[in-house]
Amino acid sequence: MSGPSLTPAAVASALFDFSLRPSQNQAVGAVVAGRDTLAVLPTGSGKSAIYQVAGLSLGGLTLVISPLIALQRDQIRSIAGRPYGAQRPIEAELLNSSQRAHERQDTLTRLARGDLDFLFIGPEQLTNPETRDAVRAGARDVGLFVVDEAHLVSEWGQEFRPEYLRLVDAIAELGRPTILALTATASPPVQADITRRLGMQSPEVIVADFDRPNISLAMRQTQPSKPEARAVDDRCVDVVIQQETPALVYALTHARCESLADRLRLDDFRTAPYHAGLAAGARADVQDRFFSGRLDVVVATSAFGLGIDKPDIRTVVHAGVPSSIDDYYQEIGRAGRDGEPAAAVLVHDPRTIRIPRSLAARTHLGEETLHRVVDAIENAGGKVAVADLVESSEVHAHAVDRVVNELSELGFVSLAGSGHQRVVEPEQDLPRPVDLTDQLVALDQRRQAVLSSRLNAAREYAESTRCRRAELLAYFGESYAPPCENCDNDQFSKPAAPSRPAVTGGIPVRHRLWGEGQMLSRDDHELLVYFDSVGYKHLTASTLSSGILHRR
DNA sequence: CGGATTGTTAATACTAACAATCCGGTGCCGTATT
Repeated sequence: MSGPSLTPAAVASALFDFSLRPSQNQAVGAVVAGRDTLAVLPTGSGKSAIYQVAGLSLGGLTLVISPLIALQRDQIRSIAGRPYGAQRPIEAELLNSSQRAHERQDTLTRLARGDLDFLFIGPEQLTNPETRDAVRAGARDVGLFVVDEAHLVSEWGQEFRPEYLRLVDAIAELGRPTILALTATASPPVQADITRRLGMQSPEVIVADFDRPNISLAMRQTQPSKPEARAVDDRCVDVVIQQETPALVYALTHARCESLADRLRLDDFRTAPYHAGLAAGARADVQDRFFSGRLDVVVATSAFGLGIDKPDIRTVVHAGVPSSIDDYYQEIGRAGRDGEPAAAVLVHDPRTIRIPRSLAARTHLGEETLHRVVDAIENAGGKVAVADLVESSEVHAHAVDRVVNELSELGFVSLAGSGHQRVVEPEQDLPRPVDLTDQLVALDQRRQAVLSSRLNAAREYAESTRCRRAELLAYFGESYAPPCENCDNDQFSKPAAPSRPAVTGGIPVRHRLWGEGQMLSRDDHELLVYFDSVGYKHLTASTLSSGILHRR
């Protein structure tokens, strides 16, 4: 509801009894000035304050895309009904499938009337025609479109929750309000992916310092003579015994969560497993007990993540290398939120790599599938519904969706409508089916190459003998002068001059073979570069001097 | 499905080739049951 607009400073002082930090102010200022903004700020730095202040300053509806229903509820709780200044209380609602029909109807009515300041929804809601219409009806004044946990656009959009890739359509349909994307962790390539996939225009990108100096970093190897599962469990138990609790152990599979939790219980730790295979009630119970200090250790898959904000986690252990350094950094970042010393220990066994590898391989689209969908589009000879393509190609709906998304990404088709009524419209000068399929195959290969380079980077981190902090920060495009004196590899090294170079971000470069990329870090000997075509590559410094790699 | 791990066999004291076995994450939606 567009009341008299207040200045951001007035809104902030009315809402909070503290003033915003510089990075928060910078983000609010950019948004209020109408700039699309990506803010990469550590958890606990008050990302929600940014959209709250910016949204109320702009007036109108602030639409917040939030990935989990639990998260939406938390966000509502922190804001709804709060009075601010002389204004009426803040009106905030959510919409999702867990609501009763009348609750939902009530919210839709208020939404269409333009009574809401904030609406929290998952990306899938925007494919529901009813919801979409109601938002659009009230959208005369959508002031701000917020994407929370925006790294998921890049990470989950590809196939897990493809509606993240369709947010760009919803934004256009809503008359293109200012976009604010928020996340705690995004490396420069992921930042670029987010701004591109959301269709942000000359975005303001605000990136805070990634370093978390209070978290010590270490790797512990397993005993190769033992079978894999046994070797990993044994070493993890050692580590948990040595480190302080509360501790969070990340395992790669449900089975490992269960077996590790059993082992730790034998050592008298109050322990519970946590993964998506457990009933919702059991999961909530584990969370409650961990938060209230009645559990020492939770052994979880990546399901235990978003929305976990327990300040005093002293130790995060990884039972095997995860899919990427992005995931790893996100997960160890849950340690030591209170600023007190904390430890991140990676238990490494090369054999566990098969698990993230097999998960990455599953995203591969077979050539046969690509052929069939392309042929079905060709045979339709014009506009065709996705549902019809599923029928005529005899390919699984999920796979058809992905192929169609990729064709749209390559610019060969445009997509209209939403959900099951989505319609594919081929462009005028469509290449021959064979060439189309070739391009899809090439895109698929690029994606596989990038995924495997992400996994390799995580493995290289595990096996690195250099300062771990410098290695991690290099991956996020931040240069750091080692040693940090707070990682296992630095234990015996001598302190260097305390120089602390500024954040570098990614420098645009081009390689003779691999094309465009971003240089993330460089020292006298080595460069780390991310290429769109092949992912992460370590290069010797001479590639730069010889001209094989040059700045764009 | 695919690839690594683990077990079996054959020939003979330590290894190699081959076969059998194992195993995989994250949540929304909407509708049908009790």
